[in-house]
Amino acid sequence: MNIGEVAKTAGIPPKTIRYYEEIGLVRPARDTNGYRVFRDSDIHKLAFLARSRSLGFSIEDCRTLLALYEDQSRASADVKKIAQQHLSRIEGKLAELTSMRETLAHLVDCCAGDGRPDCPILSDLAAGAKTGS
Amino acid sequence: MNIGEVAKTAGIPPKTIRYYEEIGLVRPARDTNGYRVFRDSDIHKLAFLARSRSLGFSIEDCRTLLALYEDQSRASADVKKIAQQHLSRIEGKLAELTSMRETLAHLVDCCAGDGRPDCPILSDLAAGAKTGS
DNA sequence: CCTTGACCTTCCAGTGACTGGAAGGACTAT
DNA sequence: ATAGTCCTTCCAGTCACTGGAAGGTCAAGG
Repeated sequence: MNIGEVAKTAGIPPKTIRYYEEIGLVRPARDTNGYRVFRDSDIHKLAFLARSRSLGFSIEDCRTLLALYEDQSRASADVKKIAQQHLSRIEGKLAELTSMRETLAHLVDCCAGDGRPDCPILSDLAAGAKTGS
Repeated sequence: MNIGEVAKTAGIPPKTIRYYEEIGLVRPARDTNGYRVFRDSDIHKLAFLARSRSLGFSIEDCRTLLALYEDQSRASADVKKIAQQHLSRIEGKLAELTSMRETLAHLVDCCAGDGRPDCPILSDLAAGAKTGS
């Protein structure tokens, strides 16, 4: 399979696939004309990467997960640890974003949004985090 | 005030303050020795930026908000619009992260996390998004 | 007066994970 | 032969910093 078809199959843009090759996540063979040739195992890897990335794992996490996936003598504890750490990061981000949303929703709610210059949003930004929630 | 003291006051690293100057967010004066000299208005601006950034506004949003803040004839509607758009982006991210968390929490829960190689997390990543929630 | 150390300056490079575009070769269909 | 689509490589840009090198400045102590 050529890169274009793989891109459609795996749901990853050709550019991204080339980038994954550049950083050593996949190693497709080459045809005599220089075109990349993707075998089933490559396509499988790319699907694995697509799914991992969609769950928010970093590229380095993906690299490790892929290595564990291919290591028949892995310990599931190693996989679980990575997933748990990632889950913690996500929960941290969620907490941060939730706090932002609360503050912003409150501010947006308080703002008349008309032609007058008075604006509680700007007042908050200028005053600091006094009326946070 | 020199940059170091300003950094402590505004809670922004000196490097970041220099970067803000480079992209035109602040324009501190200069002493004869070449050192930046920050006046109250500069420090006020930096505090405004720190607060805006902490609410997740992009630098370009911050630039616009700062301009509105300094424009006495602004319409609060313009400010509100930016805040609302930002709120929408945050809600989008929250939805995405919440979905990731659900999937990951489920997978982590299903994984024994012991010395055996069998791992539902890897199975999910390899199989695609079948057992999402 | 000299040194030490903390501060300041500029400039360059790297981060993460792509993404866009240019320049040029290869393949397919007409 | 030609048009159009695919492929290749390489370089640059994104966002908001952050780290580090090389060197100037300042205040305190000997």
